[in-house]
Amino acid sequence: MIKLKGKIGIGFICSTYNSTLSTNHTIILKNLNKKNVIKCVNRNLEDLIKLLELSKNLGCKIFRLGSQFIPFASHPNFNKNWFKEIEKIIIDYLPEIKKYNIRITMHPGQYVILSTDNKKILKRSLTELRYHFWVLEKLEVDQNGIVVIHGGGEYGNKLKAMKNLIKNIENNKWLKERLALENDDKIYNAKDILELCQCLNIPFVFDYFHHQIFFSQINFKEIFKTWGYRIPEFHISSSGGSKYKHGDYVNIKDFKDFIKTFQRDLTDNIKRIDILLEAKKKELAVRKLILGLKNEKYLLV
DNA sequence: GCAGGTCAAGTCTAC
DNA sequence: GTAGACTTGACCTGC
Repeated sequence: MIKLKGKIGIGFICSTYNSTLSTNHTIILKNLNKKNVIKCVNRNLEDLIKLLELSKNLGCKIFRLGSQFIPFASHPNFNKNWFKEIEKIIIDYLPEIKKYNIRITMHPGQYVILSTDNKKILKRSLTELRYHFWVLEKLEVDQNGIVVIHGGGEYGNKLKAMKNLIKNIENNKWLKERLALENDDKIYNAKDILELCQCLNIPFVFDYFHHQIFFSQINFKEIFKTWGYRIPEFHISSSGGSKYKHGDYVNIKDFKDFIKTFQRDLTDNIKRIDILLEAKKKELAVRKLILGLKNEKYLLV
């Protein structure tokens, strides 16, 4: 049995539970102008520093940056020249951000779809992804800074949709620098996503909660292989009442069960695995999990 | 200051 | 044919 000592890094997503700190401060479309965007970016950066500080104090190793970090960055009404000014602002904050040495990743919303054969939807999705890549590049995040999306729609023919997804990624090879795919709870299960990731040679972000809802037979050794030299990122949440809803916290039992599902497939060359808690109570969920694991604290990095 | 209404986008399901 | 869920709150308006 391979020991897990110091292998698991955890983290929370986007904001604090009560949103006093958030990397998702935004505006509504009709207020889209340079002044408002710059104001939002500054606010998001200021809060990002505080969220990294909080993460560090909790012992977290990973943080998900909000997708609205630059509001409407991929919208046609967004003036591309604004990026120059935003870049300057990011550079000002950069030394402080890098100081924490916390892995930063991103997860664009449900409207980013690469399985489509609709040119307009594809174009919009690629623009949105390009913006996410731009942010991570400007934050000087290394290749562990992935951008994870779901498989998208199936349009009544899943095989055709999967082929579309492969074609659209192969036609835009720049995506392979950071793009990762995640299993969902209704359309693309872990087996589907593993096949896609193997075919495309991109990482597979395994979501334990979705896997419980939409189960399929998978081999974790193969999932780890898709990560190559990168640190794997996995997601966990517990049920929050109804079937698909994320809970406030992550149950200790769910966390331990998750570890058990992949523990025997770990190899010595995997030095760390990051697990993002997709729990509504964010940092409180992290704290509760750490407390719950205190007798097995050796698990966490 | 606060409560309630509204908010870019796509897909799928239920009615 | 269309409203609502999904997600995930956060912003804005009107009082």
